[in-house]
Amino acid sequence: MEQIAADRNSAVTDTERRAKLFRGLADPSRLAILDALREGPLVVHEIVGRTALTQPNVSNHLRCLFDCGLVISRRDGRFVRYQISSPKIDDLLRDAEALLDVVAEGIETCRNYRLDEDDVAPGAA
Amino acid sequence: MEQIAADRNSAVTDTERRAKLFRGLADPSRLAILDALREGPLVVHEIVGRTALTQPNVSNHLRCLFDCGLVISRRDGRFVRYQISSPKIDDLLRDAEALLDVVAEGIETCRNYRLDEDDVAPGAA
DNA sequence: GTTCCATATCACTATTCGCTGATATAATAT
DNA sequence: ATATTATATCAGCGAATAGTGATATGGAAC
Repeated sequence: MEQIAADRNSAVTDTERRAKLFRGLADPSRLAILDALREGPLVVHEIVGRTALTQPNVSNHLRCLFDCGLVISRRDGRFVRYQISSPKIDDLLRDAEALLDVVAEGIETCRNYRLDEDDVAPGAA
Repeated sequence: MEQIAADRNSAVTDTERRAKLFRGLADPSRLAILDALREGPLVVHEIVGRTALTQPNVSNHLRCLFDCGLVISRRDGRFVRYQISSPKIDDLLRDAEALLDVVAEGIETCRNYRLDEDDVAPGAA
């Protein structure tokens, strides 16, 4: 982005922080992982099984979620058990669902960024 | 992403829709625009003035937000007045702020995607 | 010790997204 | 009609990111 003006000191504005928080939730893989964890703590291979993502991919995203403070982890023998870090995350996800009830079709309409991989229907000229 | 398993029919899972909703909020420019609109309806050039973004950039993002159903618009003479489409958006943004109070430092830590443009300090090998 | 299982790390690549600049459209005023 | 202001559209570029595969690390069992 260009710049949000002012705040040349704190280097990171509140707006940027919030945007980055949303970015943590804006990936289908990460969101699937968080959804799985909403029902309770899980070890990595359990998450892999429930999301159909590859193991390195899950680990990569878990690292991201962990760094962001959205999940916490604890070693349990050979396993590492992850869980949601705060109930506020659940609140946020619930709010998102409520909002989605209102704007669902719109979301699919938006062509600015893609949701699936279908461009224009072939032959729809 | 790879695939979330099942749901081969609806083509678009709920998880994907939610991820896309968050994506709408995950850009600092779009978030700045929404923040400006939280205080009341504004016409485009007012948004431009408050965000220090260029006019085409603002229009592009407004189109995205509009398609997503996050804002609505009404022509007013030569102007087009935009406003937040639902109070639920404000709820969501508030929840995000509350969550950020808890995970703020973490968010800045996460290196998976960047917030500002400082990589590694040059010469920190 | 060695082997096996669980998880993490990392470089690489393809794809995607945001910004810009030029330009088109729309509405009003002169 | 022409000029002027307000907004929208679009192509192209540069940068950032998600997924993969190979591999490293950690811990338990034998």
